Amino acid sequence: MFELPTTIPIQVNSNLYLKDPNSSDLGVKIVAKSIDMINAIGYEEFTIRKLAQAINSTEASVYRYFESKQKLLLYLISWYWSWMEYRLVFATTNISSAKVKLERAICLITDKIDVDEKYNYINLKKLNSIAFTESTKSFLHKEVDKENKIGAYSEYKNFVEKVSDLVLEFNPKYKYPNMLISTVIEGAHLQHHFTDHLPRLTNASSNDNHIQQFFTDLVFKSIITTKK
Amino acid sequence: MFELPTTIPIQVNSNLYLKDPNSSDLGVKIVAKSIDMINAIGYEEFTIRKLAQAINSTEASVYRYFESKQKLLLYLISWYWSWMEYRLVFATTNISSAKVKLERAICLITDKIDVDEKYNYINLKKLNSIAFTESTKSFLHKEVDKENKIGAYSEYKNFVEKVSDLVLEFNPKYKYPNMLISTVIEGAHLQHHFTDHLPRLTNASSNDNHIQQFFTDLVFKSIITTKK
DNA sequence: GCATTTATGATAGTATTGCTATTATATTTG
DNA sequence: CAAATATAATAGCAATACTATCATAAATGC
Repeated sequence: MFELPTTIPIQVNSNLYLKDPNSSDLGVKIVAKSIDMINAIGYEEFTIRKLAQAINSTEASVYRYFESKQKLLLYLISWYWSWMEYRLVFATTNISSAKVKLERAICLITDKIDVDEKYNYINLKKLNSIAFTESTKSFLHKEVDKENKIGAYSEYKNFVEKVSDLVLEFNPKYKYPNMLISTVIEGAHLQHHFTDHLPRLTNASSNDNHIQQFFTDLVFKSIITTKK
Repeated sequence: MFELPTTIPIQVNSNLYLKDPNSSDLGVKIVAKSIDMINAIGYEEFTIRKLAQAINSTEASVYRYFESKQKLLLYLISWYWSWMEYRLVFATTNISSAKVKLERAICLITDKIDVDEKYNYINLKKLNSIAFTESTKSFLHKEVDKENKIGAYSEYKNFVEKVSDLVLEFNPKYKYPNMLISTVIEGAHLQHHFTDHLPRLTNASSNDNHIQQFFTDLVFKSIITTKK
């Protein structure tokens, strides 16, 4: 894969934290360990108390960085999309073909990370896994409008917008670029989950790359210009 | 829409309840009121205590019907898919064209119910709304395998299978019918949510039927046989 | 019509959760 | 070396999911 220069920081909307976790050891531990734990036990079972114990700190200290468990999740997901946007730029610069750029974007979206790489202290494989299974929980609830107002989903929306632009570059007349890309993103996440747990809902297995093939096929067949 | 004979019961896997809610007044009240409440305040804010108070009963009594809040949700979602399968049969019987059958199935999947109709005591509009926003919560957690074992998702899988069969009837060589249909189902749910709350992720608005059009277009372009 | 089963209500309780408040103690900074 | 800041320690609160116990009402069988 790509070697990202780890000096360039991934930006996350500052409304999602009370105190920047990058600014201290404790902040770093909170983020790193929460990724470990959410990945291991899932968002529902994950608690701030368990997190605090795991890093030899206290609940009160964690709450000085993140005002709620939900905000911590939003922070992680936002970080993920910010990083994905970064990867997208790397995967598409200096490439002229709109088709190739879009193909690469779809791979980025649909492939699970299977190497245990890190970006600074962030375990990317685990964060990727969290994004796949927990990200819908960041917007499928009654607080979505309130959180949207403070910009909690901007990184996600920016990413969708950028890939949608690639769709329009390929076919400027296609009517539903954003729907298509958000469908591919959320669909790919779910298909991975189904492959692991509800295989009757898929036609993929964990040792092929049918999910990537399916969505690539889906996108290009949808946006290709056909003469009538 | 169709007039369904309300005498034919919708079957739900009996592992999802301790005591059949159809067998008593209290059971009926539990199910009817939980649909009202989950629709109104969302699954997270919904509690068994609030439900019990709303129907002038007690928590302990509710727990005699459903062993957990999660099982109650699974019951509602299963009921929904059982009902959807029923609607699918009605929408496709006596129709010979595979294309028309599939078109009708996609409408069934992608359209939100906007008439306040009931099936016995079940408010279908509200249940439909719950299925759209809460159903991923029934399988996106660490207990999914355990619940799958007791058949919690059979109605969902059966429905997907039936629509996938229509895909294969249209094009027997298409490789990913189940992935396509589960993607359309979950994708349509999300697109409706995005339309209402995160419109930058869509190209639809609440007063058009772009979601239906988008997914119909997506499906047929994906499965159409083209000569090379 | 009476005994017995069954369904519900009333009440209480447990462990855990998300989150807050207060105070003490380190550590950094000026 | 004083003052500001960050963290830990401890306690607590209201709410949650869920359980246990017992009393009472209603339905059922004979």
